[in-house]
Amino acid sequence: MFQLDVKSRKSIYEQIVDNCKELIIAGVLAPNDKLPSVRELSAMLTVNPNTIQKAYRELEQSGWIYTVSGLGCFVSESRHAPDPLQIRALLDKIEPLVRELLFLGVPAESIRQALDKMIRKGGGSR
Amino acid sequence: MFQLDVKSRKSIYEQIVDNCKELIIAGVLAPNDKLPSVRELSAMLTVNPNTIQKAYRELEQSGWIYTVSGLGCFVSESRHAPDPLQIRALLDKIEPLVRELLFLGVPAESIRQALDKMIRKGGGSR
Amino acid sequence: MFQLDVKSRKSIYEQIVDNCKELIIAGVLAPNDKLPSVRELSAMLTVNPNTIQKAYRELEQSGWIYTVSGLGCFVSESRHAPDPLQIRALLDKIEPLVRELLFLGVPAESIRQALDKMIRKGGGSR
Amino acid sequence: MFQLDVKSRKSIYEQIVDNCKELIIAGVLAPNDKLPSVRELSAMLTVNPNTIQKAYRELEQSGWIYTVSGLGCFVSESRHAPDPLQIRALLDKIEPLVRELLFLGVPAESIRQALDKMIRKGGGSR
DNA sequence: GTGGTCTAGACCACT
DNA sequence: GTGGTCTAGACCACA
Repeated sequence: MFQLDVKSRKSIYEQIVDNCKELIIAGVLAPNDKLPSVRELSAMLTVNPNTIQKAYRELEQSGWIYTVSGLGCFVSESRHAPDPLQIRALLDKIEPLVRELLFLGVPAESIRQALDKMIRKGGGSR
Repeated sequence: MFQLDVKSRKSIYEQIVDNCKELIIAGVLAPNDKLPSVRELSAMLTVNPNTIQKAYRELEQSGWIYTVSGLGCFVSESRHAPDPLQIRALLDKIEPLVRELLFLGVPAESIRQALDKMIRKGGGSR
Repeated sequence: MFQLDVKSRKSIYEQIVDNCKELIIAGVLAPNDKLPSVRELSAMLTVNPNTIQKAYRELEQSGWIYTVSGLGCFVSESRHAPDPLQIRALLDKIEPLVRELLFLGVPAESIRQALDKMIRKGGGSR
Repeated sequence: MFQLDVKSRKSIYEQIVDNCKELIIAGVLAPNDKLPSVRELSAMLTVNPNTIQKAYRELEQSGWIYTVSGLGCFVSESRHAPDPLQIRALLDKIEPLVRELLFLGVPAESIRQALDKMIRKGGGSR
């Protein structure tokens, strides 16, 4: 369920954050599902509980999960009004990557196809 | 020409690296153009020369620029054979961002249009 | 274990890089073994930590070691698919040296024997 | 005749040194042949005369050429008693490269063949 | 504790 | 003038 790669340049807590996001996006974790407790996950991944805490805190701050003290962490409802700022931020991250692809000499058509595939694939999982 | 954001989470040298890449991609810096000298850029950005060096070294190691000791750093010729590994890496960075867009509820068609615009825009600069 | 030669024309960080490579090649440092921490090695060699960092970073970028922030640097698994470019580069370094030997008047047979000995000796350590 | 690569990590003067050695080794420049004058070569390569001077000085110090003031630089007689120290030094440079080849997983037999080819090729040119 | 980044300031080799 | 290396010492994020 969770996969960590110690050799990655990403820090552990960041990998956990991204991992959770992916699980939520993929629908593996549905809204109001309970996440593993800090202790559980800490044991599962043989990772310091502080690290898990930090990941959960970040997820909560960015609105992916909510915490009910004494009960645990739960996946937030997916919002139906997409936040334009968030969308803008994501597109701004994508743009330089696309430009780099073009610069590397990848034909525009190939890029379009690759991106289309992503859009279709991701869309089906929900 | 170069813009640093102190508040950014990106380290300074990384911002310089990305900045240079973008200038090269945008064609502002053409192959064999000379980059500002370490000391010049250091003064321009009021950043320590070591930090600039680190950025330039990284750019050199990843093949964006070459350096002639005693003369300066210069933009590399753009390679004609796109590296499949590099392309893969870029696409792998884009994918989670696209999926997050979908998750936020952005319609597939809107995403497709936004990406298409990027592809067309970037294509003109070369 | 680590030996520096201040008189050498090689820079300190480069000596450290080469030293590490040799320890890895000789099998003294096995895959996933931990290297001395930056500060440790810095103290051992009475060399500035920055210099050690630079060496470690270079080793990481060329794939000899990987680094887990907060834990330390570790020897990479040896890759099983030898990189043809890397091999070519090594042979290209050897060639002029061999030619110089021939030019000095060393008989071809002596050279062959000397090189054979190296090949056999090195082969045993793995 | 002389080929410089500004993009190389080698310094210009070092490239000239190596270039001369190669020409001498290959027999293109025979003993007592005159080298181009500093000014000539400087013009040929569009390189600062100081740089040429430095290269010639180095070649003279290591015994490859000799200078007759007022006349120019000439290729030394090849010595028939190979200097054991020089040979040792060359072999010591080759050894780590061979070990790295082995470490990369190149079969001993392949290495032996590649080296043999060098020995035979170099031997014929004299 | 670990690695990573940054500054200030020095010295060297090369062009 | 250029890049390259090195020191001394600081601060940060992560585990």
